[in-house]
Amino acid sequence: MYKTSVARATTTSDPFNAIAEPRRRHILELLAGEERSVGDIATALEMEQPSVSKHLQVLRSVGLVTLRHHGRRTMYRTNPEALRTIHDWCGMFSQYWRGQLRRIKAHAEDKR
Amino acid sequence: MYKTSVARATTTSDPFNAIAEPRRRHILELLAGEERSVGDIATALEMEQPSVSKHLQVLRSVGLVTLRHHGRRTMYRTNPEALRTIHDWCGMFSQYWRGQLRRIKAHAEDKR
DNA sequence: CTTATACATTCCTATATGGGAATGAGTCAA
DNA sequence: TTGACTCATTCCCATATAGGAATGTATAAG
Repeated sequence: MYKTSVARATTTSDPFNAIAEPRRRHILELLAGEERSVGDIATALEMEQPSVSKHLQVLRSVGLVTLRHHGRRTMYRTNPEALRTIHDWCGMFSQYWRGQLRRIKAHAEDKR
Repeated sequence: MYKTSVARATTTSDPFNAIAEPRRRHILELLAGEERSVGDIATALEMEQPSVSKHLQVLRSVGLVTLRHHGRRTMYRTNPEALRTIHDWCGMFSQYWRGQLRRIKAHAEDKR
């Protein structure tokens, strides 16, 4: 007999989770600095349109992309500011990897 | 009638997915610059030991942490170098957010 | 008004996986 | 050897979610 479990936490409201999906990273890469329509993205990445729309919704819900309606088309662009959250978080560790590089370098020089 | 689906791709072999889980980020934060045992982590973060072990396995599988056996204990430490992958990926967009800041600043100055 | 275009949304299925509980495995002390 | 510790692993369940198919909705064109 097993008791109830809680399963994993809801995460689609967190940029870290949003970029965990490779497809979504591809979309962001494609959109980097260039506004594009949904159909454009689908064609460029060889994905089904509904799939693209759904990924864009996830990205939008965490603020990673913004949209603009233009006639029948919906133009998306990245909101790179939202990526700073993640960039800065990783940056927390940069002091350590820099320290590591120093140690590696020092070690290499000791051997000479 | 619905055809077979493929579900989401396996991701636990990708640092982006590894840090998508809040608990795993907490572990990494705790380990930042400080080696710790599994029990230590569990106590500090108020998690069950098996849960910590499993998260550590995920982090280890993508190279985000390394371990060292010391008697009965297993000491873990971060491998911050692995975070550079993510940091660099976000960095791809930094030119855009810097551009955005310039635009915002310019716009603010125009209004004065 | 009718039709085509461009997206968004919904329904369904299959899969990945986090947590809980129990158990296995290795190490140290007496 | 026995028992206590420290982790890792396994089994199970419940949930989140990606993809496929079909459908809904809004806009533009004829």
